[in-house]
Amino acid sequence: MRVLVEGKEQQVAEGASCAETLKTALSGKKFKSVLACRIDGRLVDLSLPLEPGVRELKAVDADSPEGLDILRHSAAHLMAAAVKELFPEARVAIGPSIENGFYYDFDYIRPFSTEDFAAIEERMHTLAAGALPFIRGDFSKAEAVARFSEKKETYKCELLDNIVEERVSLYQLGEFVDLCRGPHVPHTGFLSAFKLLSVAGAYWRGDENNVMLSRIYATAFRDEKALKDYLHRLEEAKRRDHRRLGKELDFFSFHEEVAPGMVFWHPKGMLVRTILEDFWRKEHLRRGYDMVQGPQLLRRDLWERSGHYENYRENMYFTAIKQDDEAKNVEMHGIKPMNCLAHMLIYGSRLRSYRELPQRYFEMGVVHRHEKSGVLHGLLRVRQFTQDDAHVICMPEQLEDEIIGVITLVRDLMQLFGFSYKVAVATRPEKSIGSDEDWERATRALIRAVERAGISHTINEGDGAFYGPKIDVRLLDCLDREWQCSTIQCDFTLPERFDLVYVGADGGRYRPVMVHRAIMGSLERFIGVLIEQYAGALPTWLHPVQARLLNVTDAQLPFVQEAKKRLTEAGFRTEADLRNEKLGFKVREAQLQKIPYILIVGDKEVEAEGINVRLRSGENIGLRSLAELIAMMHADCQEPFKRGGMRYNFAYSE
RNA sequence: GCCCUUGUAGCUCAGUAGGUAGAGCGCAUCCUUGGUAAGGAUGAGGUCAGCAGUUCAAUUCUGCUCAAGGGCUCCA
Repeated sequence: MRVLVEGKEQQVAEGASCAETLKTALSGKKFKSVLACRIDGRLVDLSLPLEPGVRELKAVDADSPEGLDILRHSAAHLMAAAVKELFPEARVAIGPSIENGFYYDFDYIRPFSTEDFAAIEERMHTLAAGALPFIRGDFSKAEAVARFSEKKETYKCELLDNIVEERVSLYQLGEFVDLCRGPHVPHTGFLSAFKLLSVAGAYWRGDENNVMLSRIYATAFRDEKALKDYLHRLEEAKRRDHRRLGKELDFFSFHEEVAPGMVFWHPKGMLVRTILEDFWRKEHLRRGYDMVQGPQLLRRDLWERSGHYENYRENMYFTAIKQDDEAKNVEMHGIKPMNCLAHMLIYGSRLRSYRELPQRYFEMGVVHRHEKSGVLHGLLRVRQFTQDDAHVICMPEQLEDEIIGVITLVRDLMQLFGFSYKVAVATRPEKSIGSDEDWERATRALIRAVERAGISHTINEGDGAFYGPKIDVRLLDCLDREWQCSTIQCDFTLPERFDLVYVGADGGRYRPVMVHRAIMGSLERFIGVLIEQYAGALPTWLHPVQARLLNVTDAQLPFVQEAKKRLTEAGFRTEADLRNEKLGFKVREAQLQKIPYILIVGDKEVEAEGINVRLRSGENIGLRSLAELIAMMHADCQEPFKRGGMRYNFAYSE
């Protein structure tokens, strides 16, 4: 039969193995890195025969994403095989490949620890050196269940229960048999570069009501060099961890003993925050938002009315105030975990006309949520945070345009900072309220808005809130972990619960639609990701210290002080380092603080009435007059805003 | 909340097979006025996370508590 092998049509005998066919098509050297193949697009093992009717055969090598995936999945089997040899009592759960490696979950009398790693890795290397083949076998479900129950692999049996197909494939590696769709590398000789990384507890099937399994995280690459590069990248990522940089740059601290999960902002960090907030408030005014503010404490009955008391109580802080000497008359207030209720009340404070819609209320709202202790993480997950929160209350027919306005703002902000992010539209869940028409209109509005803004997105079917569909945007931190930032949620319940209305053109009363939205999400989290994004070297417009003047000797003191005055008057945040230290030392410190402009003044500069400019890249651009320097710094601040959408407002320039 | 790991000076970390501790950075004082990533000297700093137990003796061994880090679940 004729088969397209690696793009070339060839005569192939029926039943010939993929491996043999590819081997003749590719040079021996190239064939060595082939791990598996594709038959008509389907990923399969190399050992499989070519059945009649096959039209195309392609090699999958270790450099392709699928290849790496197969390599890691095979390594997961190898790890499980090694663990089963060392700890025969351990039962296996699941072991998939993940973004940068793989894991396998085990159930054992004790959890595994990093101290077990050396033994496991050694056994893995022994097995790998033996070039053990991965042997695929097809079985009926009943046969598979029988085999696994004989081995007391209850988790595998449970998995089989949930498989609808009648026939399943099992892979055998030495003594170890695993339920697996495959494909795998031909033998363990392909697996040489792997490393166990960490252990963690993980619930069976991710459900906290289930037993906790012991998960071993590991990674594998095609060769030692790629593995080393990856481990090196991990180290680099740790160097830009915002918690470390936050300390080094003196931006913030935490004092767990008095306020776990709450940020203490130091002067420099607070300055960054303030600049960001100033910029953001102005940007909102420019886009037709109105600023409002509600109280921090609201009486308990309000939270009961909104449903928060019932559904969100365990995450809320409460405060009690004695109204009289008898403690029986105690008034309870809830500290707000979100800002919407105040905004509802502001809208509802008087009757609104359709002419007033949409109303867009914006608030840098400080909220408190008692998150579980295990989830706190630097600035990225805290208990007190500031949302750049807004609620848009509009007529249903205005919804789409409003969403477009919001998603445009998201896009512009992401572009300003060059963030990588993921957008998902979440649709109606099974348990939900609101009419079909409402849901359809809102969901359509969300999807159309994302499309019109030219943002690629995924659809999360059934993942919306019970009160409406939403768009979620997730940012990636330096270790590629995802953090929710922007969220745009349509809400059909709150206008109902709070009986919000507007008077239409016909004099009748109508129910408006509400959109909750936060763009940065939480200022704390956003700044945390910003710090990692720039590895601390914030763009000049946002850096707390834009320029630092360094004198060479005391002789330049008056000149430096005059220059500092002029730069400050020009609107730049400027410091002078006049300490009795060597220039090299002062340059080093300024450099470590990632200060954009390091300005050096010695006798030569005083004489030339200029300043020697060093950039934080290390580049020394030579002598500049003050006027030239100021023009250069202005342009630098404007630069990121040229990408469009946002406008730079020159904080502190007046 | 659950699993693993960790907790020694302000920071980063050594160390003690059980006999109450050390380095570098930082800080203070003095010397040094030095041209682009660390000039020198001296000094101050510790209830070895907390509580209990074993012991003649615990920072070290055991147990518990608290906190942090990595995960799971949850979330902005």
